[in-house]
Amino acid sequence: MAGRGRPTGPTGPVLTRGLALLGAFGPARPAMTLSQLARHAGMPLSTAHRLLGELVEWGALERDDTGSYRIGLRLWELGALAPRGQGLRERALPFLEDLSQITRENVQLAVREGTEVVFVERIGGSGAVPVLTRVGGRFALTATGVGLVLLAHAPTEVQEDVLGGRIERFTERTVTDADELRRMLADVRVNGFSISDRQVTMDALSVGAPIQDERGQVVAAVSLVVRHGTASPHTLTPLVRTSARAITRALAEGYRAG
Amino acid sequence: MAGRGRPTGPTGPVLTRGLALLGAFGPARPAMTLSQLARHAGMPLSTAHRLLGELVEWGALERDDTGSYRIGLRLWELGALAPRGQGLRERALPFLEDLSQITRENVQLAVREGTEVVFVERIGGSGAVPVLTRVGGRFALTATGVGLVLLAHAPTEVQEDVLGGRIERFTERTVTDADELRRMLADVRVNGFSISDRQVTMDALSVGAPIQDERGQVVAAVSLVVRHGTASPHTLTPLVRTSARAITRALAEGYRAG
DNA sequence: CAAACCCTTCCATTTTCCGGAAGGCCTGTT
DNA sequence: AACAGGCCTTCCGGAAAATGGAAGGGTTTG
Repeated sequence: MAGRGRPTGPTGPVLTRGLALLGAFGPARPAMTLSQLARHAGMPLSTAHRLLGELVEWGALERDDTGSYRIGLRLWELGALAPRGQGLRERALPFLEDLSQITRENVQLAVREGTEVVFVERIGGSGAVPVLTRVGGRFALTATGVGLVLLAHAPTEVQEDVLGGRIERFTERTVTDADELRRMLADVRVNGFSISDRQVTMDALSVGAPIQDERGQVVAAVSLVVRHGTASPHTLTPLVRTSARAITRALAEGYRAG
Repeated sequence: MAGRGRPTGPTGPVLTRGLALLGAFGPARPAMTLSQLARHAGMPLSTAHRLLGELVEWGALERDDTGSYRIGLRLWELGALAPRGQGLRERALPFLEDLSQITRENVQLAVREGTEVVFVERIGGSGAVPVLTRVGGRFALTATGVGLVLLAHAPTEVQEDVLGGRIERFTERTVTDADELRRMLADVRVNGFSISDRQVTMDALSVGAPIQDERGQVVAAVSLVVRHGTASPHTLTPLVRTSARAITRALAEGYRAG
């Protein structure tokens, strides 16, 4: 019995380590074995084993018949309570469907988390231009239509954080100059909509508009993504703005009701 | 400085206490203040404060502008990875919509967790009979159509656990006799469908059928809920069974595809 | 302006956590 | 049939992280 009771190095808060195990899951890895989880979360097998036991006990994770761990129902139930996730999605969905029906183009709904866009819903027109994004996916704030809207209305601190850092380039037309972006963001605030012309892929153009809460704060953004050259932004802008305002109104209803 | 360094009583695993904070959230309480959370999770304010800080840091929770805590986007993203939650829901949805279109009745999709049914999707016919259930909601295994299917194919241990315990009564027709339930479950296994006739409410009848995984294990159940007296179970049964088999097939496709 | 909330921070004690090692169970190989 | 390699599970004494009353600051209420 030499292995027991030896000095242990500093580790960190347990709760954080437990969350690190949850964070190892992702679209690419929806199920993992103990060893995989321990590796991804960067902790010894025995530690991971103990913490996973607690997570399973509570229902955050489940084990399938092969012993692999996967996300449990309890976490799904909890996730459905996220106001900026499922809540927003449910309220906005009818309007997004209308917009999709009318235009036959891609419709996107997104919120900002930190310095990233998180896509909450995406409706793809059948013949519409393919887009890079996925529901639950994240993207840079500086390139997409929704991103520009959300960045334009983000706290100054966040804006400077994004503009001061490295600005990712996706195409030859991606705007990576901080001052030019600053001008674009000012335009977005003045005009009430954003345009991302071939900044993400060379065949796509997107038009975004802000969704506000009952206090006028911008909490989300909608966008239409069309093939570059097929439609003038001028015809799209009113549609997107109208949709955004309708959703804003629907959210306000929700606040009053409950 | 008398308050510091006093003996602390036994508490329990930190991770479990952190999860208890998450567990305090629910449909009835989607947002809470620090004090509310501490009360519901049964821990001192300062302890709750520290743990909540870690949860917010990681993105499991967010604070709104009033300082209240609510479920964060990160948890929504994670929840969407639950194979038995969002995964099942997405694959089954087209079939459920077909069933709903054809019958104009309530369609339900559910899985078992422990000794309860968890509803994963519910499509309500516009003029259909009102049902007690909610997506994400839980219910006894012994009363509903889906519940009877899931219980009939649950491990013996679970069945005995349920039948040996107190069996909840909802109406005068709720079956609460363990032996009668055992006979009903045997019928469900032989026939491949279940019937719950006015066992939940006096105006509803539901017909359930099992959904299997690629290995033949029953992993979920579908049901139609109709107003009692409006339709004969005999006409509903083939519809529900066909739908269940179609979903079973769709799941198998998914397994093969990856 | 005091009382009643709420939230946040502090830190000495003690509780929980830590994780290498050992052992069990498979599957595939020699 | 013995072995090697892969998983998972359990053990427990020392060490690090967790604990929670009290104190202090902020805001709303009467």
